[in-house]
Amino acid sequence: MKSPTFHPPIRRALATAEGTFIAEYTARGLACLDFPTGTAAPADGAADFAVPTVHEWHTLTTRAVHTALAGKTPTQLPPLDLARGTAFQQSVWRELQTIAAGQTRSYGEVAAALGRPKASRAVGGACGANPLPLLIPCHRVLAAAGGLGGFSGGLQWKRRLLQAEGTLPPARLERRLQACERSQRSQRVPPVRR
DNA sequence: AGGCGAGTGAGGA
DNA sequence: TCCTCACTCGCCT
Repeated sequence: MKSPTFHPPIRRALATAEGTFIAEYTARGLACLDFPTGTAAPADGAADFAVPTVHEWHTLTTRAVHTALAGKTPTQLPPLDLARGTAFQQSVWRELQTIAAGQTRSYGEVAAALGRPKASRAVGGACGANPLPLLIPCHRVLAAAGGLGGFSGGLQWKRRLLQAEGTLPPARLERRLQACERSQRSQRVPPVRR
């Protein structure tokens, strides 16, 4: 079902204290939410006003993002366009939305909840494909071994979001994360492993 | 206790 | 069909 046959997605900037997010809307609803990148945000701002619905959706999205950044669960969301995901990914994303703020689960637990106890890695893949971080709380999924796992928007975002929710990142996790970040930084060019 | 490797499920080229 | 991946678990050192 990849035949939009509609206008190209409408991109709009979403300013927060943490930076400017980019929200992308299709005829179905909010389809994508990008973290602030630091680089110039290529959001178009004028043409979209031709679609009043998008304006309403964007208002809801803006409110939801601010709520999420404050560590709370948004009470109201715009319609979400997740049609671009596969069936498995969508089931993962739906499962993620059931995780309350302040709670965390492991990739394995999410996989088990879907009836695929061994699909933890696949869950990670689905999280990585999550087009709506923050609203679909993939940051609440941690590795079972006591790690943070990964985060498409950058691990610093994952940590920040978890802290905002009061989800204690145990000292051990914190140390692990820092070591991880350090090694990632020093290993710009990863050696041939495996 | 920590490191390493194999197994595993799904998506993309 | 093969390769990659935001994982896990168990064995080895």
